[in-house]
Amino acid sequence: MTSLQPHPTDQDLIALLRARGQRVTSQRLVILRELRRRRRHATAEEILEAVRPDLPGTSLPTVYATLDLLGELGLVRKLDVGVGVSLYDGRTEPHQHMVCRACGRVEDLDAELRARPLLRAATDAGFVPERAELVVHGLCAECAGTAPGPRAA
Amino acid sequence: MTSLQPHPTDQDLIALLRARGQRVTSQRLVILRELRRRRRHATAEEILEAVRPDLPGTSLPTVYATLDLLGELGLVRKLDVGVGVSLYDGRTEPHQHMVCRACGRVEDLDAELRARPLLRAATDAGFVPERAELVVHGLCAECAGTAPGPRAA
DNA sequence: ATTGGTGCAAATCCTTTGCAATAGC
DNA sequence: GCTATTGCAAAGGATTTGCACCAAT
Repeated sequence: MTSLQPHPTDQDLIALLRARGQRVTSQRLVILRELRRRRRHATAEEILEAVRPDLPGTSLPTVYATLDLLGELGLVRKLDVGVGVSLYDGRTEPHQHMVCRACGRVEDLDAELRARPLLRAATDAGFVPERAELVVHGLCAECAGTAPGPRAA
Repeated sequence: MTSLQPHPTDQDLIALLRARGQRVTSQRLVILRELRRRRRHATAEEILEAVRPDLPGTSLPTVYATLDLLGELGLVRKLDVGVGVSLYDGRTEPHQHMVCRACGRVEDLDAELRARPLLRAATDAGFVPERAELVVHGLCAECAGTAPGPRAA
């Protein structure tokens, strides 16, 4: 079972790349830093915009390739929740997601997922599980008009 | 919380459509029957191929529109598991899915998902949950070389 | 010096949209 | 007859691919 490093450092990335005989490039370092800096998942396009100042001339294909590589290294989680874009999540603590069917917003859901029985069932079927992801579909507070806080009354 | 009808009949669909003031078309009936007939999720394209004999001249946009409508009616579940295509699942009993990262295969996972705490957490955040979906990522038996049965030794 | 990575442009693929024709009601 | 649905063609948008150049080892 691949586990994500908590808050991976540049050195972590460098070590992982060296171990695979791959090169340490500024694109890889800067994109990892950007993921670390963010508290939220982001699209490849958003990552590109964010790193543009540090990496002028960087292209979307490179961002995709890099995110894909970081995914293999366990430094980022790719999310496909049915909103038409892939999201890349640098938050490494275990957490799940909620997707609003009205506005497409994707929010973090911090609650313990008891996946043990599911993983067990997968294993029994010959499947080798690496990670379990749960998505709650529904309406976000805003779209449902149940926004908590100020206007909760 | 929207719940899926178990093995919906033509009459179920007709009633649901009438209730919404929508028309009963052969495309809608035939596509629902095809979903009922299948035991597995399928792509829009696969559904189109399957219904072609009964509905010559049917087009992909119609299949998408119909699957979308059936989804709203709770007669089919749309799955987005990151394999690049949407899958439509007519299996209405609660079940989850396993996705092989090597070959992209999507298999059913029949094990109880204890989503109560997650849904509770979502509600606490003001979110109105409608359904929870869990996906186990990993390697299928074939790709991992752990195929059970005959060659399990 | 090698060759893996990158940037650019173009291709690919799934899904949606616009609009005239058709079929439910 | 009225208008939602359909079929067709075309558009849209995310991601991938091919290839020449560049930079990490």
